[in-house]
Amino acid sequence: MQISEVAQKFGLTTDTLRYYEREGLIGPIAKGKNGIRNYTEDDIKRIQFVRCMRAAGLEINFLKRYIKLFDEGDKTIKERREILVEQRKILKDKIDAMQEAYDRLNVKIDLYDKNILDKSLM
Amino acid sequence: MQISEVAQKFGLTTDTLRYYEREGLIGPIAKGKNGIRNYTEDDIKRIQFVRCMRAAGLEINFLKRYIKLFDEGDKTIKERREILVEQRKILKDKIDAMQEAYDRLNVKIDLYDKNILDKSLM
DNA sequence: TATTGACTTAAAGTAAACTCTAAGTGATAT
DNA sequence: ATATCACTTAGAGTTTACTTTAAGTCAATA
Repeated sequence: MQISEVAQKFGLTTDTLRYYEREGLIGPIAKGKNGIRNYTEDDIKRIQFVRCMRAAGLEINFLKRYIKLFDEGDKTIKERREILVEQRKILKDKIDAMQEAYDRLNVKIDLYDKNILDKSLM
Repeated sequence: MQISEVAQKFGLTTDTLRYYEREGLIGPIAKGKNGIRNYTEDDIKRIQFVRCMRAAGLEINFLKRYIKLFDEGDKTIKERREILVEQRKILKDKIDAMQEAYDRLNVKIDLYDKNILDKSLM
């Protein structure tokens, strides 16, 4: 699969895909003799994982660290589990904060709908 | 209330509070004759609102726009409602993406706990 | 053959949201 | 009185995650 197809598939730009590769989040992607990247099914799976985590706001640096540990093999299993748990906590807290704001927006929109706005911003 | 107390109360720095004020998200905060800011209860409420929205990832620019419309009075009610609905949608999509990543992390951590990791990253 | 389009690289540029620096004022504690 | 501390300003610097630019290669089509 060529870079533009992959980009389209995930709603990324080709620039972003090359950037992820430069940063070591994916690949290195094998290239044909013309120097053009050819993405394998495994590459695609990796991108999907990275996309899911990035869409959730996990940092590039975390992903780099995790992937590096992964490549170091079984001796890093314990550490990998720990950083996953740490990220899960961060994610949970963010979801909670967003849920709170979401609820608050709902209440506010409701006030707009019922024409019972007060003078305060919120 | 002085700036450092307010900063402490919300877990912000004084720089951030002054930055928010510069950007028009809060205040202008009244100052004593020594030039020092004195935050009122209304100021605090506004900061709480901004904090909640920022913690959820809503952009400074959106908040600026909303607050500007608010200050323009009743004639902007319709537009204000619209942008709230728009932000609620954005927030909902983000929560969903984060929930997906959260679930995925849970599954992965479970595999680590059960010692049934495979070779794939995820 | 010429141009079009997709690809390549390294490196500079951008946007958002702070964060820090430098230089200064004024009240209070030693 | 002198030092310390909290505050003030304008403006420069930082971080993260891309995004754009410049310069070029290669294959296919008009």
